[in-house]
Amino acid sequence: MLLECHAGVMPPSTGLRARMRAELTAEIKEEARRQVAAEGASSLSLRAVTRSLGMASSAIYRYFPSRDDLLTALIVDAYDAVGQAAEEADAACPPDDFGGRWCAVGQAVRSWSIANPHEYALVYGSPVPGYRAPQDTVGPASRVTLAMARVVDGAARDGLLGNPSWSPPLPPMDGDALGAIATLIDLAFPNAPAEVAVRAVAAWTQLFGIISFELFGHFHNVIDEVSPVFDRALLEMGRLVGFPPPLGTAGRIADVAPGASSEVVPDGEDEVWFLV
Amino acid sequence: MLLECHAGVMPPSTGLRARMRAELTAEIKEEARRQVAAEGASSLSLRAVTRSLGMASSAIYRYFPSRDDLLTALIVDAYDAVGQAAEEADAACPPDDFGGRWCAVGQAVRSWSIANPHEYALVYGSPVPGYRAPQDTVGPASRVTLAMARVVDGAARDGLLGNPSWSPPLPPMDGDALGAIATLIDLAFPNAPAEVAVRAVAAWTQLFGIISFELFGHFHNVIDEVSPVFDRALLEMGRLVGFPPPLGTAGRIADVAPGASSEVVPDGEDEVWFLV
DNA sequence: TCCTTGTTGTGATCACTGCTCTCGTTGGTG
DNA sequence: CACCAACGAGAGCAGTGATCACAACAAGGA
Repeated sequence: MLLECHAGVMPPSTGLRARMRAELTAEIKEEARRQVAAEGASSLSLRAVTRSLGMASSAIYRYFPSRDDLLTALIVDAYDAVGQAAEEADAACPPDDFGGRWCAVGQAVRSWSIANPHEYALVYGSPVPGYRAPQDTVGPASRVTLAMARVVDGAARDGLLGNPSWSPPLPPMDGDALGAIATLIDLAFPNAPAEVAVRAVAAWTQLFGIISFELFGHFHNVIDEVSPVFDRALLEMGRLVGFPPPLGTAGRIADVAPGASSEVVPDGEDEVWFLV
Repeated sequence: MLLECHAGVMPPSTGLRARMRAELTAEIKEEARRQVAAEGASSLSLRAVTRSLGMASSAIYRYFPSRDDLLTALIVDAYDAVGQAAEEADAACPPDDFGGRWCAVGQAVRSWSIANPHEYALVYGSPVPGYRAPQDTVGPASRVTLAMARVVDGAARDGLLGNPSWSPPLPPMDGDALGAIATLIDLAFPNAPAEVAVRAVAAWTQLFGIISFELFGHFHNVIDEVSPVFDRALLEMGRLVGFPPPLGTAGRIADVAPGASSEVVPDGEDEVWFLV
């Protein structure tokens, strides 16, 4: 199988040939990424890549056995990039500021997506290669999800989550629902109750839903500046999951003037949420 | 501009030729839709369409001046289909059961999406034709959004919404945020306060976020049965928007057993939410 | 050192695509 | 009837992904 050539079963020796191969593979991916960033995945052309690198059009098949394999490599890199952005944003927060970590991860994902819209579309838009994600994408794909899950599960482990006391009751989940998310809880939320895991999934998919709407033009001529809407949605969803309010950079008490707002004055709740 | 040919500037007479033209246009779209449903939009081939219809490959350009125009026509049809599904589900509910209407619309959208995954991807995945949606798609695209907005705005008009009394305070939205959604409120939520409009956007994008994750394989090997998760997320988001609980088909009182659940027992709230 | 082996780059080639052009044919209209 | 615009068919162009045989060459063992 030719795929093994670039998938790790390389000759163990670090000879001249192996180094040249690694270098050219990187150059091909770099040029392909440039084309995807410029024109989108659907107009990525292997021949154009080889032209830019000054090689014969058939030579590229020594490195990537098909166009889909090259795209898969780009997908893996994109997953890794967004995962790294999320992890770094998380690591920059105080570990016990779970609300702040949630917002930081969400905003890091959105920032990366806006900076790399075509790579976002490659990964979270319609799957371009034959509808079936290769196995080697699941690891990098899990990275960003696990970054979020660590925040939720950490808060749950510390007893800061659970059903928010202000929330009216939903019925307990039945057996079907519990079974449906059993492996999810096993993999990502071992310390969280099932209801929290479902809210986390809702919040997480909400994040990608609003980013997709923004990047794919569904807000065109309707919401011109998405940032404040996104920030507030991120806070609302974090609150739904049950996070304590984020500390914020300055830790300032919110300048809430309930009378001037259209919000209903809360009944005897002293916990105050405010924008970061 | 050739686009006028199929865009309405047809000879006013309803002669034999015009009827043939309309018939063939419909046949082309039907065959193209069949191909998209089978293989996805990226592998839609004009020549394959013409082959299936037994015509010369060049003849199709008399009806659609380019591949993108054919795809745009399919996009318009898909928008109309999902919009119609949402409207019909809404119309089947009692007009004052806003919680039930919200859930019905959401489930209708998901059902249509699962039944037509490639058409969903065509519309809500990465935009395939050159990143810029033609103007004639915005009308059909608004249809499903307005169906949802009517539910939210109707509930707000009847005074059933607003900030839920159980919700801890978020600060009022500042000028930037209010300006960002001014046109949105104008177009879709004239009777709703800004905070409700933002929650509606969050809930709406959450719906498409979870559907996209399901259809595009991001739940693969993590959540095998999405239905119960989706149903519960729909309820949670409807509650976040502020809808009263859905009446349900039987109107039965929920068989809630708080002790057996991992939910925290609510403090003195008598309103009960339950699954439809 | 030589010789075998496996990897690499090249050009030709195939099947296919979107799209354009020309050239007869035909339906609708004056 | 005569004219014209719309139509269908076919050839052709430029471009694509992919395969093949062939030549050049590095790597490693005898």
